[in-house]
Amino acid sequence: MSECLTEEEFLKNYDSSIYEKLSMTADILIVSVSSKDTNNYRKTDKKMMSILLVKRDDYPYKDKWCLPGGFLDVNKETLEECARRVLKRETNLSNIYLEQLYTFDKVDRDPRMRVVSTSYVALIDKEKLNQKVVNASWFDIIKYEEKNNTVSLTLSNGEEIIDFTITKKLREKTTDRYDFVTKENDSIAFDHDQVILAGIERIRNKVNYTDIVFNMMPEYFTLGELQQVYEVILNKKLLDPAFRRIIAKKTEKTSKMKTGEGHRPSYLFRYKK
Amino acid sequence: MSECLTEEEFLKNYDSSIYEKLSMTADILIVSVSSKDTNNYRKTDKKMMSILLVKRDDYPYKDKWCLPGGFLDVNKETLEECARRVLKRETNLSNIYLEQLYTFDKVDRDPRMRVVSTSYVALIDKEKLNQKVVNASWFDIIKYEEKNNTVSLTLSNGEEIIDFTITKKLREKTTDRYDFVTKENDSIAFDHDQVILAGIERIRNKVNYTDIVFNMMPEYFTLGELQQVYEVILNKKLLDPAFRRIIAKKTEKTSKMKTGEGHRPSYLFRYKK
DNA sequence: CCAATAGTGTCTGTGAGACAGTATAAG
DNA sequence: CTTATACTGTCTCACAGACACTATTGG
Repeated sequence: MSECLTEEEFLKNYDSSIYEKLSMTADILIVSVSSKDTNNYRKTDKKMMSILLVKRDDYPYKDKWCLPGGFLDVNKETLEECARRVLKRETNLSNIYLEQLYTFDKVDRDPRMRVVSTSYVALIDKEKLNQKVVNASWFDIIKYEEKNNTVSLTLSNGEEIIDFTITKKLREKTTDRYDFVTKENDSIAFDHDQVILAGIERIRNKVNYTDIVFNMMPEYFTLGELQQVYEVILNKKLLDPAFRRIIAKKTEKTSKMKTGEGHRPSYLFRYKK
Repeated sequence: MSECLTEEEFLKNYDSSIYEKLSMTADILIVSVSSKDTNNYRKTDKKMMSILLVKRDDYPYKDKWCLPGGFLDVNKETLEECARRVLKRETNLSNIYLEQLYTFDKVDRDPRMRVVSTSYVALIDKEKLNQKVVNASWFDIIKYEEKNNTVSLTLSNGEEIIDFTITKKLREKTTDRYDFVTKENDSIAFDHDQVILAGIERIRNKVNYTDIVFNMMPEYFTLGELQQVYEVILNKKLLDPAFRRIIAKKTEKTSKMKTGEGHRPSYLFRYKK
């Protein structure tokens, strides 16, 4: 290219077709917390993380489940705007917590053509859903097990059960970074099983040093409920006094109470920035 | 699309041109630590973070500095492979710590056409450089100042000084996430000023709960040197006893010593996984 | 009364922050 | 002897982990 063009001339003559091109998608892991009734009037509902999956009705991966997503409109929108557009379409929600997760780009991840996908994590409070999701289904994470760097996940939407297993392969030169390698996966399309795992790990890592949980909580909640959400994200039991000490700074007690649960009522709290 | 095709037929007939396409690049923030001699035989060298920048010799952003990067070869490589190819070209190094940072995708970030860039952070030990970098220059971070969510950075390669200022705009719905907005930047091309800041923040956040520093250290080092690297990354002084307590688990003392520094010699240590 | 959760008091151990002190090389 | 860094001892304070205890509801 000539050195003596002005910038304006240069841009006018620029032929953008000299570089090979590809398509991009934004895929969203929409995460929420759901409750399952225990058949005991005294016991509180069991809480689980749940994610929204869409059933594919076309090749490739026909009839498999995948994350909601869409192709990037190259001339108009950013990937985040694309993700918000999909979020609006699937849940009719806007103004939602959304964070970029990771860009997945294996050459053959989509058999049609080269597609690079930037994934996002959205956190929502399911109670805010003002419509039934169309053509999609909420899956609860009913099992999450990790041993020897191998993670097994089991999801259920009440009718269907989905299982997959991913091995975390340690990277050279580090002691704390992994590549994901899918070991078993019959039901999830593309590499979305890996996106799901990456998203869960992201949430788990951030839950202790940020306030992201409150994006999954209603305005008023009991400390017991909040603790359950932490426990389900961290996949372990917490001790009451320790939890209350830590959370005290982030919450404020209201005068409202939650009653009728078959045991001592509890105060409702609210998020305090 | 017809429902009665087999998957094979579907893929054969698939016309990938129905989606608009774009180009992608991988840009790398190559980070290292450099030492500057103090004019005092007793005092130890001053350590600084330094990054590798390339001078653009074409439009757009002619004569401005930018991160090493390259267009993705759509048919062959992943973004990380692309990044490693660039890394090899610029530094002749392979087998380097490399981690995906963030995907930058503002619609007008490249005036030629829509280009989405996935950025990577590479950490290297400058002593391992076996060749002079071509067409590129190491810039030391000689000033890093943050107040009121505004970060000012000053870089220098010995001849040229680069300044830029970025405001971190708090996101709705969170207390801990920011969008970067460039306030002043005359010398860095594209949005690479924001990539640099995001990279530095990533390293700073990870340095306390991972072992990434050792990627920037030679095999043998004194605890004083190691502490200086932590201090320069965290941009604050650390207390000796506390630092040594924490680092003890990650290092092992060797019988070697570093002498001739005008003061008490120190043992050389080595990374212990 | 029972079962279940709500909520608090307090002991203990760990570990970071802080400061003071000793050790040892080069010039 | 001075200067600068190397390295250690120890006190304090904050805070997480652990356990025990009291409170209060619906049935």
